[in-house]
Amino acid sequence: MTSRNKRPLTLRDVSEASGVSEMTVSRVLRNKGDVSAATRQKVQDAAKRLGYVPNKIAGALASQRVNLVAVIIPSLGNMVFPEVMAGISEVLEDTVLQPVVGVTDYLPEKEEKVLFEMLSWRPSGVIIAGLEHSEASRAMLKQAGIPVVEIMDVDGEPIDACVGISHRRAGRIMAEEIIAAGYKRIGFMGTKMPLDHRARKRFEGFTRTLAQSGIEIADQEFYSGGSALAKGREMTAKMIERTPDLDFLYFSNDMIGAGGLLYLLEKGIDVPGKIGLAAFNGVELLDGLPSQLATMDACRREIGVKAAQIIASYHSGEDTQGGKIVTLSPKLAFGDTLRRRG
Amino acid sequence: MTSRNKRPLTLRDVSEASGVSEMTVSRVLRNKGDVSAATRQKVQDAAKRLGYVPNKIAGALASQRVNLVAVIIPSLGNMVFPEVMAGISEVLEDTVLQPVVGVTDYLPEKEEKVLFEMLSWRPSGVIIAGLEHSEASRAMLKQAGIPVVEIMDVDGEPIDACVGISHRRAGRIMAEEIIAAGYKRIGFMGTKMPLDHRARKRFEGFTRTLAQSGIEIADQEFYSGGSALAKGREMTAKMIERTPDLDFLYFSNDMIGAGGLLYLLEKGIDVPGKIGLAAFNGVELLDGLPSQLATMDACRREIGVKAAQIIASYHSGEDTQGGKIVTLSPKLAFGDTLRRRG
DNA sequence: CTGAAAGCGCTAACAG
DNA sequence: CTGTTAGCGCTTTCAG
Repeated sequence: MTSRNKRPLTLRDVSEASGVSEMTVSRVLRNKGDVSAATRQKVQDAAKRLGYVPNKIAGALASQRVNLVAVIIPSLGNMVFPEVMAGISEVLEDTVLQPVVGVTDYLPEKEEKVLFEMLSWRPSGVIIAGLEHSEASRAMLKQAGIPVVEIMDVDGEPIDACVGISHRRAGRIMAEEIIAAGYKRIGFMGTKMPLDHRARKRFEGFTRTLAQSGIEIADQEFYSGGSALAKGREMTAKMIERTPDLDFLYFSNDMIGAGGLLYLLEKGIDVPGKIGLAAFNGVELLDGLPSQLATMDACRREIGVKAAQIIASYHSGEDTQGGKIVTLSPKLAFGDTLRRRG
Repeated sequence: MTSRNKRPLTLRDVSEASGVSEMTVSRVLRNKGDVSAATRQKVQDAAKRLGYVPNKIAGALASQRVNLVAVIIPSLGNMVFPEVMAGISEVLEDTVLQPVVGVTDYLPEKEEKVLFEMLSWRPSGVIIAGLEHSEASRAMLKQAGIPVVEIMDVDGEPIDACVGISHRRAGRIMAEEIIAAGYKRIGFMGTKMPLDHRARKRFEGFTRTLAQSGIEIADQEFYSGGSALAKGREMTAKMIERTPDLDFLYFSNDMIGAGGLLYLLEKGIDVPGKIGLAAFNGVELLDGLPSQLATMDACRREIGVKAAQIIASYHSGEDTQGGKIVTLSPKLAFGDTLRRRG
């Protein structure tokens, strides 16, 4: 086994091993300033031979520069945030910046704790999901003196910059299409997550728009935990038994929507003839289903890209003003489960 | 917007604001050493009022202690690593340690880079997926002087500690069951991923065992990119057309397996009568499918838990020896798609 | 219980 | 091109 408990090597060790001053060693290792090819070689050899790994802690303290970007998200479990992460990584890979992820589990207290921990490492920027944060969290973010990009949602007051979609509008658009297609008896299924503000806003936009056409949600059901696919299946079964005259089901996420779709298909129920379906998110998974679920793309990757670009451009000295708000437009995919308007 | 470009507060600011020495402020903020209730209060008030966030960089440099655990995994995209992460977080949450994730995309060069970056922050431990690493990576890990736990796999030579399952054995067990159930014409589908060593080992264990019974893979197909569910569907369609006498399909992961299952069900093909199916991983998703795919659980959460426990117990002073190897046993679930032996 | 001094390992800013 | 001198903001250690 490896011997735990060894003193890590320092610049000084490399300096002694190569017979070059610490300062010059530092220059070589950072590719900073002019160093003769000969010394450069000596230093690199020594560093490699010893297996020297620079101490970023000391470096960061001395230079007052930390090339880390804090990314704070509610969960890694549902495929939406990994896609945002992919967008972030993609753009940060071309810079010196590195993302560091913190997970909040949709808990404000945990968000506060994670944020505090991350800020105490003095990152160069923060990308954080949502616009709803505790007072303490907002205060920390304001105090931090670094660019802050709130992502996913634009319905609210950003602290600094903001990239996302309007979930209220997403809910509204979906409702409009459903109404336009002539559906009238609509059931809703979603998560039992009072703290998922984006799901809540979609629901609000949805119900409000229905109400304007005099339609009210005919039935609804909420779940928590477990396999979303299985839950979608169960909830759908329960709901169409309880309220047999439903002609449309709106799901708050694609996974439960897929479960519902599979169930209806299995029962031989005519979709979208007898009953229409729609969900939200546009997860890639859906491509493999027997029929295409209507859904709305939340622009996840793009959100990650834009957010990272804001941080990167600030870091590189451009865009010193901040406060930018980027509103993306989710795209509606009718798929096979939502009739076109008319 | 928030004013970017502010000097962050220091201990000294809190010290001045509270009229207490820096040292005592530090003691209060870390809950270390005895401080009178009165001064404690003064300090806490000042810190809160100013919105002071301690600088961990300086703290870590001074104390030579960093409560970070580097977790290095190939990808966040397939649900297996988020589950490992959940296990890790669960146990680290009861300690002062914090996980920090790095993603390698199954690329050895990227692994090397990520590892170097993370080690340069001098973490208290490393949890890294797989037993295959570049020479440079192995050297760094050995030099680091901290506990290293390689996870997921136990077929190989660990650097230090190791927690996982034997993928060769997993492949063998599956092959044995398939043979015992009387299947003879077996097709294989998997990822086109020469660098996914665990998938490769399962395949090796699988084919080797079949060979011992004089059976050879009758057809095989590999994919990369795209929606795994859709790919499973496509590959299955293609394969049963190309090799119509297949009586079993073994998929290297559950997502493509689910795609295959949905396809066969849709075509009205008798599963497992005419054709049996099995996959690998036991993702929760499968619960919602119309019929249960035979699969093998990779003990992901448990792997995360055990790995984190090893790091934590070393950090807290117990278990100073290292080199522990924990072999977990994957559980076979027959589901509805694999006949029992006999 | 509280404070003063001395670094942690590195880099900015100057000198040569 | 190379070296020297001061810290970065905190904690350790040792005195009160």
